[in-house]
Amino acid sequence: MRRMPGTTPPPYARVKQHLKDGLARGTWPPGALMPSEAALVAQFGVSRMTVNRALRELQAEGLVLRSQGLGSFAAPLNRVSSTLTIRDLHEEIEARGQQHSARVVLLRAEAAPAALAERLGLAAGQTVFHSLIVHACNGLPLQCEDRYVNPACAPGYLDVDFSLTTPTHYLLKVAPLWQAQVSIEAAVPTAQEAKLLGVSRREPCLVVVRRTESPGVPRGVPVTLARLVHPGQRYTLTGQFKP
Amino acid sequence: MRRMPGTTPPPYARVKQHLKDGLARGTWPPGALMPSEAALVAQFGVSRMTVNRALRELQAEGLVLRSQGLGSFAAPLNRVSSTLTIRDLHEEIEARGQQHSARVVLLRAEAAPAALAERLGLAAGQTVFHSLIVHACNGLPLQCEDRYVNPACAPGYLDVDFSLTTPTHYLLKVAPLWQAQVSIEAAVPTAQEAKLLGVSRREPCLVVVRRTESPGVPRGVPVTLARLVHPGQRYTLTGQFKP
DNA sequence: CCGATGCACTTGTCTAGACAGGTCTGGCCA
DNA sequence: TGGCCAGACCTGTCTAGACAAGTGCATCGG
Repeated sequence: MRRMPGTTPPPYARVKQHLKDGLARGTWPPGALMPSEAALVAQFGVSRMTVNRALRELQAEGLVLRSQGLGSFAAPLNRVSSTLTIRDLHEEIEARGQQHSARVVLLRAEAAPAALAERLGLAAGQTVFHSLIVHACNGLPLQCEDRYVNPACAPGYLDVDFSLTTPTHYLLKVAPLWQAQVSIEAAVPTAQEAKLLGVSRREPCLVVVRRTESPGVPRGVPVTLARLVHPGQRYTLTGQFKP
Repeated sequence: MRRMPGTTPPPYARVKQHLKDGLARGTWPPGALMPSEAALVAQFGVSRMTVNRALRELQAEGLVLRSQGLGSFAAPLNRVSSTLTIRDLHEEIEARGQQHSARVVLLRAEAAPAALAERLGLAAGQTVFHSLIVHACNGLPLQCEDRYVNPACAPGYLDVDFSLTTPTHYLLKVAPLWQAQVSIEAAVPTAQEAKLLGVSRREPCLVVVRRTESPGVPRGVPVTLARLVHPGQRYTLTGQFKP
């Protein structure tokens, strides 16, 4: 098993790469039956666990479908999908070595109007925490973050200095993230948002709505509801997809 | 190893769940050292391979960082990210049991203007294939797909009936997908797009630009360049994130 | 005092064999 | 002919032990 650094990859990786290559080259078109573990064991002269690991990882990556008693199949419909990662704006800016700044426009407790209370799983009129923060990169406003927080989940929310940390970070520390839903749409900003971002009311904006649930609260009840508005001309979400 | 259906999960899954629970509960705060494989072997009375699989999968899911000689650590909370899957519109509509229809507005070979030629890795003035298709769901236009294709990669592109299949599907069959880049922004449609989609020129739209590379062409040279325009009020991208 | 060395502990990987249980096929028997 | 059953073949999972190699600490020798 001795391997010089940077020369031979470990056996399971060689098997995996061999299968990956075949899939990319069309040796096994989508839906086709691929070699069985036993066949690969014979072909590569390794043990079954090694081959199994290669196949299991390919399955986890969505390239292969396996089913007991039948065999392994090349995944059909080569996944006409891309995955896009939405990162925290603060991180994204810092990662590029730029200057992130946040202006806290509003941070207070409010009585929740009926519609909002329902979405947060509270009774109408109960208090919710509300923050409105404008994030800027090198002084240029990039995001308007309008957020409602369930006070039961983050009692100290109002005392945090959000020019130093972001609500996302704080909430993650307080309530371990369990599940989040995201939706993205294009819309025009509200009058207030337009003003805060310094754009025209007609400027198309990317609106990301994020709804986060946590194990501390009942299923389906979000910890926080955030509306992130980005000026369309200044901000673009990007993603990559590799087979 | 006998297990009644739906009762006891396999050992590796029990170990994995135990660690996952601890991470969610804060037993090992971000960055903390987690139990070693040997410790888990002793605790659960299973073999090391079993524990190793649990930890390896947690690492693949980004919940755990492992390093040889040091140990396994709870992942720092960096992952403030959601993944979003962008599916083919045709699939998405059919999956919901609705009616997909496509109108081919344009399908022809053109001489590439300099800017486009460069982005496709061709010489200025070389022919490219150009298609413009409006996709509708139950008769309502949802997407305007403006696409340029490198003719070398898909010689038969002009002969395909795109009211029956989508360019994405056809291209995937012809050239196995290797890598794709996606960007999403908000913008107003062009005059033509507005007309085709039946919306106002001021309607904010979600614009997805997808750039696909394939092994058949040199690295960095795309097979196809697509601009997908969705009316903001009618179409929303959604995604989920689970730890 | 300082550097080198060895040891303990950790993860990374592989092996050979085993049993469980799903799926399909062909042959046997009524 | 029709139904049933035994194998063949597949993946799913586990075991016990092994060697490799990275890390950090304690100890020993100069």
